[in-house]
Amino acid sequence: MVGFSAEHCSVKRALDIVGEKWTFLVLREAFYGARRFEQFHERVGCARNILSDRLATLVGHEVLERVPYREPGQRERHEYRLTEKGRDLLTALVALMHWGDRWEGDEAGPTVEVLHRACGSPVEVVLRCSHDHEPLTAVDTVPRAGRGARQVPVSR
Amino acid sequence: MVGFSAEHCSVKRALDIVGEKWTFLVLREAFYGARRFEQFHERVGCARNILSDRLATLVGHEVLERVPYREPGQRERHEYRLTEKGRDLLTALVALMHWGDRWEGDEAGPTVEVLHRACGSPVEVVLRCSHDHEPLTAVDTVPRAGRGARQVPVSR
DNA sequence: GAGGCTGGGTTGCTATGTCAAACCCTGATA
DNA sequence: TATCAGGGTTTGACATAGCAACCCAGCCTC
Repeated sequence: MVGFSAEHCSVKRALDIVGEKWTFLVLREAFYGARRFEQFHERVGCARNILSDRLATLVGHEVLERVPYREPGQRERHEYRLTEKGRDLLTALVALMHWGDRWEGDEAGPTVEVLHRACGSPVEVVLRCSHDHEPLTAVDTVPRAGRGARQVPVSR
Repeated sequence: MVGFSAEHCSVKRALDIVGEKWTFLVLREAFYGARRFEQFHERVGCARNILSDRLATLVGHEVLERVPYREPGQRERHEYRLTEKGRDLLTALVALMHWGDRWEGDEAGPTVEVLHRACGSPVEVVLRCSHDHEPLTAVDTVPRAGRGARQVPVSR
């Protein structure tokens, strides 16, 4: 049997950026509106040095950008804002959140819901076929080596 | 201003299970068809003790199940299969994969594509409004505290 | 102009997690 | 009886995380 090496696949590349401990929680807070170091620190609850490191990594990969701002009577400071690349992670974040709600949820219900800004209805994440646009589950799908894959022999 | 504490939100709970280093790569291989310890070890590329630990954690949280099997002329062994709860993570996995493809992709193209088993078209993940089912992006959404949230004062 | 406050970090020490390689255990086969 | 393969566990060196204490620049007050 010939399978494919997924050694350096996009999942790995994505995780190299957002797969470290705390990073996803930092992003969650960014989506919820946090912008300043102290806000992230309070809400994420990780050590300051770790937060500092994670913010720098995210800025380095252009998931966040460091924007200077100045409040009246204050010196110039910086805040962290999601870039387009960062905002594009919302799909993955909500997918994870909904999985958590469904399988590890509190009886009290979800702590946060993500709503459509225009109409207030909850947002959902669906896996669907790009052809007929029908919603799918895992058993309806099959992986295939893509153009960038290297073929490798796989036992059995 | 009053915000909400997301301290123990579903994202955190989900990450407590699948947020450790290597775990998502183990799941990726499970979706691609790996079932046995050696297969995971070869394809994921992490140390054996770490793999052992991650598989045990996933089995403990019922994301994978450990199923005995016996090949002719072999002694009984165990394999790891995705449960319903595990298969339900495909949405998050594909969301992450597509993000990786889009923003960190190889010029050669994606290494793996996930297809609709029935028709062979690529699978996509979309964020959409549960009311009108229109596809959304981050700017179309807004988070709201859910029933399980605790209200906390938030500066600014 | 000395001192204090605040946001935004950095330093240093300890605790925990990761890596790689070696080792072990269990049935099946020779 | 020895050997082999799958499926792990143990060991010891190294890297990362956690926590508390500290720093530092600019602004404000006295």
